[in-house]
Amino acid sequence: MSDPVRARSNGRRRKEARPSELAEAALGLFVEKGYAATRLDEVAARAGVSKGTLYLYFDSKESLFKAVITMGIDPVMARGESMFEELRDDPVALLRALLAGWWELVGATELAGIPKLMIAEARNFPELARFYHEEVISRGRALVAGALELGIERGLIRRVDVPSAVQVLMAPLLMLSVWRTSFAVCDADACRPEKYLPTYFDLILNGLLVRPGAGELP
Amino acid sequence: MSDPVRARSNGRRRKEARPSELAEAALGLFVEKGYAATRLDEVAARAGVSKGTLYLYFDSKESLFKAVITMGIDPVMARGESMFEELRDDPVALLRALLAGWWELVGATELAGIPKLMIAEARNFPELARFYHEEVISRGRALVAGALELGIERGLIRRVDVPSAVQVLMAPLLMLSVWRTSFAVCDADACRPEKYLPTYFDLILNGLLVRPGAGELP
DNA sequence: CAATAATGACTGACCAGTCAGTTATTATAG
DNA sequence: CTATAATAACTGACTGGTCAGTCATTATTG
Repeated sequence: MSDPVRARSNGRRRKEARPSELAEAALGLFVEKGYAATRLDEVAARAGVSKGTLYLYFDSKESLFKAVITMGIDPVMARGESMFEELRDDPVALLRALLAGWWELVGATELAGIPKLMIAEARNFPELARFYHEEVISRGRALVAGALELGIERGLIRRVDVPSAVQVLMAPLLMLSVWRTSFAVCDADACRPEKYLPTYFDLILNGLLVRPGAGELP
Repeated sequence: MSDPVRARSNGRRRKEARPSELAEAALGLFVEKGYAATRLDEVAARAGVSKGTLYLYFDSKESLFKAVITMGIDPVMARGESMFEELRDDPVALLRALLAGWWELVGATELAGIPKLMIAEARNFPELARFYHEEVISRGRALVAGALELGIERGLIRRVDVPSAVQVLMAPLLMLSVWRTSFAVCDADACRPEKYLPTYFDLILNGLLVRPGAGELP
């Protein structure tokens, strides 16, 4: 086949670009309206093609959905894993970098809709949920857990229960990205990361960092 | 009319009980499959009646949805507001009581599905989202914010940005209840409140309680 | 003029909402 | 205490619209 990587950007034939254009359009609509309520005609229209074209690149609505979820996972994971190696001698900075990096690479991008979408549809697509759990959630948690464990080893972080602490730590970030894709319209104030993130890091770190007179509950 | 409040419990005619039975069945299915993917035939079947009966009590699928969301709000709010009055002289205990109370009254009950449902459908039902935001979210936040402010006034809680701290504090609880209604099957470990909640309170409080040598980030 | 890309009218299944009819309960009459 | 009428609760077959998925046709390109 003659050079398939040409992608003339303004010509009509854009075989190479179509799948990701369609997946991006689908992500937006799935996040906005939900999987079941999204019309494939609308997805195609948003991507500037007809429904027939969509079926040239995806077998079914379900396979489009799977592509939407799968897309963009690898670069994020790779970035996290490289951070881990770079910062393993400063576990607290590593932890901050992982959480802030998640926000930059996911929370602040188009990908932020994926958590909401996956949460909404996990029970309708159990196999996909299992895939996502193994390839994204578990791997992400392992990174944060690793940072906590390094910090605990070196006496920088208090001896917390690591698995549940990881969840507690991720929850505010996930929730913020979920919120921005749902209640943003009637609750714009709640969706200001520049206000939320510093408070988040402050609360989280001052609970995690080992300090002399850490008190118990009254 | 002769006594309409009789409600023979096992006879076939149960006019009084039907709406809540239907709403409960609908909540379960909406949370499980999503609003759009839920069939009214299925809701009716789960409530042990036919679809025709459902339409005796609700005008439309949408009004059923609204009833599902509205149901059970008032008792929860009332409980929160009474807690506030009872415990206003011990703000830290008040904060714990509000958060733990939310878990007991919402997180650990059928109502736990409502956050997920509202998040998934907020953009499809903007008026309902606004209602929910005003009547539930804002009022709930006001309670937690009040507890924080009392604690700050009395020097028991650090001077954090209250609005964003409230969100950060609620996020792990909301996330846990959302998780239990979505990824529970493939991630049962993550859904153990007996493990998660103590870690949550530990992390949260040790970040909030004023302590002598509270350090800044490195 | 191939070969490949794209189209949009079409179809068959599905489902929200309706309504004429059925069954149970209560009231009234004989 | 039947028999009959009146009412209230409920049913499920039906309809009209919607939408995922198909395919014969048209457009574009080399």
